[in-house]
Amino acid sequence: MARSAANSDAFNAVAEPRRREILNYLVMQERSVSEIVEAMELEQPSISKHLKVLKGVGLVAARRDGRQMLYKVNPMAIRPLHDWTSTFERLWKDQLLRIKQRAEGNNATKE
Amino acid sequence: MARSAANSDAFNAVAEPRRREILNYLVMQERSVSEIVEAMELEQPSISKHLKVLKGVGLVAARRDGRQMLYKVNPMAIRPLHDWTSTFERLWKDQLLRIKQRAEGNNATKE
DNA sequence: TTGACATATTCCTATATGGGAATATATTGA
DNA sequence: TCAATATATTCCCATATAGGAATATGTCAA
Repeated sequence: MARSAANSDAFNAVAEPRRREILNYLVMQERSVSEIVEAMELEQPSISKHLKVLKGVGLVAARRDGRQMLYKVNPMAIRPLHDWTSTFERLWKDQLLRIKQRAEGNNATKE
Repeated sequence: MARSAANSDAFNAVAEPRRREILNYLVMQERSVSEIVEAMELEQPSISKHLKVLKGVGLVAARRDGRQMLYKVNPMAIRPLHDWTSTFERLWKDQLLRIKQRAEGNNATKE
């Protein structure tokens, strides 16, 4: 079996670095395809293909404005990723706390 | 060019659903490979391969205990994912707020 | 040393890319 | 209708899987 398709879910879609770059760029505001092409060093067809994947999983929304297509982030689609990573938040906070406590202990007792 | 390797970074590693399942399972506590195999419906070699990828990007750590290998999550490695998704948090909160305000507006003015 | 248990690795194959090149489609203005 | 602009799609290929099967490696107990 091959890897799951990039357009199967948001996790797969954002695995591709260029697609994360596009999302980062769209955080600021809605942009046309040509603006995205200019901002990134990548051919227009590649950008369009990445946008198709992002749209396929709902990470961006598009609307036509004359000859242009304007894309914007759909932030809600990122929440599942955020929520999933948050389930580990307690763990890394505990880990940081232990590291800090150990450091303080070392200073005090020179153990 | 093909897709970037699964062991290139945490984003690619967690794109695979089975690997997320493994991480979810390891949130509770450290586990041996056979425990993971039992918990998931997947052959042992596949589990070992997934664990290798996860270890490769630092998402899990392993230690030997007799014949067993015990794996645990390294939560710090998930922080980059969390941080990246957090950059969109303001956006979806604004979006939720607008939705809420619109709903309230409708109730009040029946617009 | 040997047998058994626990994991890891190798080999194989179907599948899904991601980007470049070429081409198709959509929309506007004359 | 036609040319020009803006995007999208198709074709092609090198690459990287993910899982199954078979096998290798590591560790302990007798």
